[in-house]
Amino acid sequence: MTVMRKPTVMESKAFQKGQHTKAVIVNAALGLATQIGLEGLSIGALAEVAGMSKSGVFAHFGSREELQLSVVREYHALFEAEVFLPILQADRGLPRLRELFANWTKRTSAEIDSGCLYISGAAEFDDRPGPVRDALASMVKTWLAAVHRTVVQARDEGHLAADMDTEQMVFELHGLILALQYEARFLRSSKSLARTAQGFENILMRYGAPVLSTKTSVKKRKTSNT
Amino acid sequence: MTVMRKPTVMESKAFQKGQHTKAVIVNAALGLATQIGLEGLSIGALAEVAGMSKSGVFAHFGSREELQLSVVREYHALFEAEVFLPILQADRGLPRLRELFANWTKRTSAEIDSGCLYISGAAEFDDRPGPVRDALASMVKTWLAAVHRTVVQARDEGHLAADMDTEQMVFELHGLILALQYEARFLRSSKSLARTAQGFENILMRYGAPVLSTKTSVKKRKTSNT
DNA sequence: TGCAAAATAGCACGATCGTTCTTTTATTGG
DNA sequence: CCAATAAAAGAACGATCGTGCTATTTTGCA
Repeated sequence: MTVMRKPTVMESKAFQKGQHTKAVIVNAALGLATQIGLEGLSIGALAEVAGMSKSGVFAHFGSREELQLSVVREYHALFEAEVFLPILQADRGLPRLRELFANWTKRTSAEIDSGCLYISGAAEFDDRPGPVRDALASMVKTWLAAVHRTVVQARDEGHLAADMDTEQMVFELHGLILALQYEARFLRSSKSLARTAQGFENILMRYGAPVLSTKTSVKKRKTSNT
Repeated sequence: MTVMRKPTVMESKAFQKGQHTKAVIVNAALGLATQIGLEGLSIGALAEVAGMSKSGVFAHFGSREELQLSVVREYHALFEAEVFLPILQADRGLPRLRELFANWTKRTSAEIDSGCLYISGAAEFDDRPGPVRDALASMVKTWLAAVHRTVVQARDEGHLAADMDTEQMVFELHGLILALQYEARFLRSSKSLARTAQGFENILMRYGAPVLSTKTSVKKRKTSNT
C-alpha cells in the first residue's frame, strides 16, 4: 500500500516505523475485539492497552470504521494462515476435509482465549449495514466457498457419495462449528468439543464416507449409475 | 419489589399505571435490543423511541443492568409462550419434536425482524461476566433441557432408536438453528430455511426416525437387542 | 549533523453515556 | 375534591466517545 508514482524522497526501505506500530496496534485491537466485540472496541481503550495516546492511535486509521476494517482484515489473514493454508498439505479429498474441519474446530473452540470474530461479528453486524458488515460477510463467504470446494473435491475423489448435496453438507458443518462456539464459550460445556467431533463423523457417515474404524482399503467406488 | 410490610394506603389494585408503562418500555427495549444488541441498548435511545424522558425511563429500573435483565426476562417469557407452550398440544414423541423444531425455526429465522436474543446475547456476553450473562445462560439451558426432554420422550415412545445419544442430537439440532440464524440473517442466504429443514430430516434419519415419505405403518419397533 | 517528513502527543470540541438529584405532573383512594 | 403518593420530567454531574486541530518528538536520508 501507499504506492506513489514517483518516490521522490523515500526510496527502497522508506519510512517504515509507522507501519510497524500500526501492525502492533491492529494486533492489540484484534485481541480487544475478540473479547468485547468489534462494536465495543474504543480508541481510548485501545490506546491505553497499546501504551500510546488516543490521537497517536487514531492517526493510523483516520476513523473508527477504518480501524474496525483493519481488524477484520487482520483476522482474515490470520484465519487463512492458520486454518486454510495448512490443509493444502493434506491429501486432496477426505483427508484434507478432515484436516480442514480439525483446524476450523481448533480455531473456533479457541482453546484459551479469543473466539471467532466471524461469529461474534455476524451477531453484531447482522442488522448494521456498512463497510464493516460487507467486509465480514465477504470474507466469511470466501471461507465457506473454500469449505465447499474441499467437499466437492472429496466427493469427486470418490470419498463421498457421488449424488450428495455438497452445499447441504457445508451448511451442516457450519452448524456444528457454531454450536461448538456457542456451547463451549457461552454455556461453558466441556463436552462440546467431543460433540462436535461426533457430529462430524455423523455427517461424514450420512454423506457416504467410509467409517473411521474400517481399515480395510477404504477406496470408495464412484456410484456412477446415471 | 417495593413491598411494604403494611399496605397502609395502597390496597388491592394499588397504583398500577407505572407497571403498564414499564411493560411498554420493556417491549420497546426488546425491539431495540434485538436490533442493536443488549450492550448497544442505551437509555437515551430507548427514551426517545418510547416517547418519554431519560430519567422517566430510568426510574423504572434503577440501573442499566436491571433494564437489560428485564429485557432478557421478557424475551424468555415470549419465547416460552411462542415456541414451547404450543408444542404441548402436539402428540408426545416425534410429532411434538417436529412441532418443537418447526416453532424454533420460525422464531429464529425471524421471518421479518428481530432475530434470536439467545444467540446475539451469547455472542455479546460470552466474555462478559455478570448477572445478565448468568440470566441468559440459565434461560438457554432451561430451553435446551426442554428440547432434550422432548427428544427423550420421542425415543421412549419408540420413535427414535433406543440406544441413541439424546444429548448429541440436541447439540446437532442446536447447530442447525445457529446455522440458520447465521446464514439467513447475516449472509442473507435465501436457501437456509430449506437447508435447516433438510438437516432436521437428516438428523431424524440418523437417529432412527421413520422416513417422511414412507406412509406404510411407521410404527417403529424398539431395537431391543442388548 | 542537519533537515524534511513522518509519527506521535496534547488539547479541546460536541455528543452521548449512566446516574443522581430536585421539581413538576398524574393518579389513586378516601 | 383532596391530600398522599406514585410517575414522569428536568437539569446537571463526571466520564467516555470519535474526531479535528496544533505542537512536539522521532525517524530516515543527505
